[in-house]
Amino acid sequence: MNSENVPDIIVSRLPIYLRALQHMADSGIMTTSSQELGDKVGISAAQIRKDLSQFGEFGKQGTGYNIPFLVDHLCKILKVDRSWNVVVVGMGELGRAIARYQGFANRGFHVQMCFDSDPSKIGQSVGEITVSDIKDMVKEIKQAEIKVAMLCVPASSAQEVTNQLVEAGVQGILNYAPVSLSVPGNVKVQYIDPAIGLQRITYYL
Amino acid sequence: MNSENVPDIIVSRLPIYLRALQHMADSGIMTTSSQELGDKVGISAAQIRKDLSQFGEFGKQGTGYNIPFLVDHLCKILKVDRSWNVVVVGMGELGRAIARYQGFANRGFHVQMCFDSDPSKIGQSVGEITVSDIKDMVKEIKQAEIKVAMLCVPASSAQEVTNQLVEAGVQGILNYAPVSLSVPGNVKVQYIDPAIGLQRITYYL
DNA sequence: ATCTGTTTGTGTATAATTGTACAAAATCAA
DNA sequence: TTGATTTTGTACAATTATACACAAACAGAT
Repeated sequence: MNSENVPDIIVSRLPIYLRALQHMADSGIMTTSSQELGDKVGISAAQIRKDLSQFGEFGKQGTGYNIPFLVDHLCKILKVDRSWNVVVVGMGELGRAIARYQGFANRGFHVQMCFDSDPSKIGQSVGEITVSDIKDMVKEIKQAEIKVAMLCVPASSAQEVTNQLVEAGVQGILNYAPVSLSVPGNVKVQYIDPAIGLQRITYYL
Repeated sequence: MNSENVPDIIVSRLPIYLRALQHMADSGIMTTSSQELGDKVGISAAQIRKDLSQFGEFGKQGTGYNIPFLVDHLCKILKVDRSWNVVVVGMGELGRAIARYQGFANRGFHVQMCFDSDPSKIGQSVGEITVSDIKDMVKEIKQAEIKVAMLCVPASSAQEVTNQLVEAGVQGILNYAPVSLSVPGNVKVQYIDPAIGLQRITYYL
């Protein structure tokens, strides 16, 4: 598995392949081809073959790919062959929905802690978790050695909270706050801003 | 404004510029440079200049860009110089949070209708809106001439609902369901799957 | 055993994207 | 007015990503 220095754009497609393959596996399909998978995800067959070939030879000529085998390898490559504990910061409407979202468990993630600064929210229950005071966040994240956070605070405090997360040792942030974050090079940020998604759509209308 | 056939990748960056510029405008800053904006959003100055030059000459040598002027033009380019009515389909935890999200109003979007198929949810209030029966969806969307939808239904029904949205004349879909959608060429889909965001992070850990 | 059809992995060609560098335009200070 | 400084817009170069095409491998039928 020669996975050194694979371009971001290839890595960003792997979870899409994985998701489609897991759907197929759930329907009991055992085998697929780059053509079939490509049709499902809207990516050319050649692209998929070349992407996968970055990490090894997973297919067989004439037959295609064994789905459970490929799912297994993609999980390893994406490091979701284990469960990651994550924290959610910011218990507004969106943060609470994210914290209770059922779609994480079977895809490698487990919401372990939630934080907010609002005294009226601290101590409340969100799903099975009790909301903690953000004052204790750095300490608790360090102690639990959590590496991934979802950021659902308002834009105005997002950078400040990000700095604390980095201080606590967090290396990946899924950012729902509508603002670009500044982080050290060893920290990875993914952005989810619904309004930006919509604006990317309206351009074409 | 020679905006014919601008690459997707450039269009996808414009909302990021717009968001940062609006933040600056809110803090009362009137002028910026490609360098300063680039530092804020983590994109090179040359890239920003080249992106903007696709649509006209908005800057002035020696001075940079007038922020309100540029915000105005970007809003026009992205067609958010008006307000778009949107629908939310699927009133689960996530759908309800999205429907009530306060961050749309000042960025060009207004949630107008919500739909679900669950009888226990139909008729309920979500924010200021009453949840409608998905059976009436095609008719109501057609009537109101709504072009943009946010899809928050389970993966298992996402394609079926998508087909109905397309039939109703929807041309843009922000898809929160964890599945790739198949749509005609004139319909634009943007994907928001939190688990995929996280998997793009864990690869690097 | 041979033939037919399928599908991978990859070398090569093409296309798209980003980076570099600089002339031209503008500001500002003296 | 002049000269120093800033910053844009863009030509050109370098890099990166995608598409094409095909030999090699395999399965299945006869």
